[in-house]
Amino acid sequence: MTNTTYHVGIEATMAVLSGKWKPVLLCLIQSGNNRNGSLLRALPDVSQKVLTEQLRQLVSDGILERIDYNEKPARVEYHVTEYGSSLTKILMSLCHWGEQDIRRKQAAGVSVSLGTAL
Amino acid sequence: MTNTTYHVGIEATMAVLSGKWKPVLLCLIQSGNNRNGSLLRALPDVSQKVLTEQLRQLVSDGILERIDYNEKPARVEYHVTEYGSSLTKILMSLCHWGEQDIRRKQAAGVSVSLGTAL
DNA sequence: CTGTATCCTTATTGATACTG
DNA sequence: CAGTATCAATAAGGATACAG
Repeated sequence: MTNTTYHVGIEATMAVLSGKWKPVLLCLIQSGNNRNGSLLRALPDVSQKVLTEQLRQLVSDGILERIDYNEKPARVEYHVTEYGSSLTKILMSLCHWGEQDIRRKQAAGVSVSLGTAL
Repeated sequence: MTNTTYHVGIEATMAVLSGKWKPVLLCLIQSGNNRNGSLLRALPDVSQKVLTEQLRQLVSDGILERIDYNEKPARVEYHVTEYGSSLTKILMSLCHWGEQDIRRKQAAGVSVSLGTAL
């Protein structure tokens, strides 16, 4: 019953992306890194708890789908849904912008760098 | 000296956009709502403190410029810089995506709506 | 009008241990 | 391997009062 009213459309988008790791997760999953363990290894600073939480929220928002192969040992994969890809396409632009911004800041003497997790 | 290392470009972007109100602020300012008071009125839930903080961070990241007309009573305007517009262009896509997502959720029975602050 | 300065509350995230 | 549960830490934001 708690009606959420936004002022501008982007608030709804940011609600879906809210969470420290969601944008990165989407980029990684989009490029084929789609399992719990390998995501944990790619992002050493995310905790198991938060990883699960944010993946589940993306699933419940229709951006990701969770595929459980019912194997032993457990095997689960996350994939971007067709609907989700309408969002991840834009995220790729943001990714590119970020890369340029890093270069810009480096040129300005700021100490930032970009490792390769992709 | 604290070197920041990102894994994926989008982390740098999200660092620039981090803060509950920054994306909305950019949309509003882009469309001509560029003063402290009118932004406060358009977003009744942002506090003066946070508004100032986030505007200043956007200025220091080169996305906005702050123009002080040195009048009395004080008059200050915020404008998107040319560099910033490379980012706000993408934000407009996110804005549009959010509008569609709201409709999608409404169709699914979720109680969300979009007021008009623009 | 446009902000600063404090203090306080809430939201998010992290660490760790344990289960199917 | 994938995930849950619990507790502790931190970050982020809000309320209020005051200043140029």
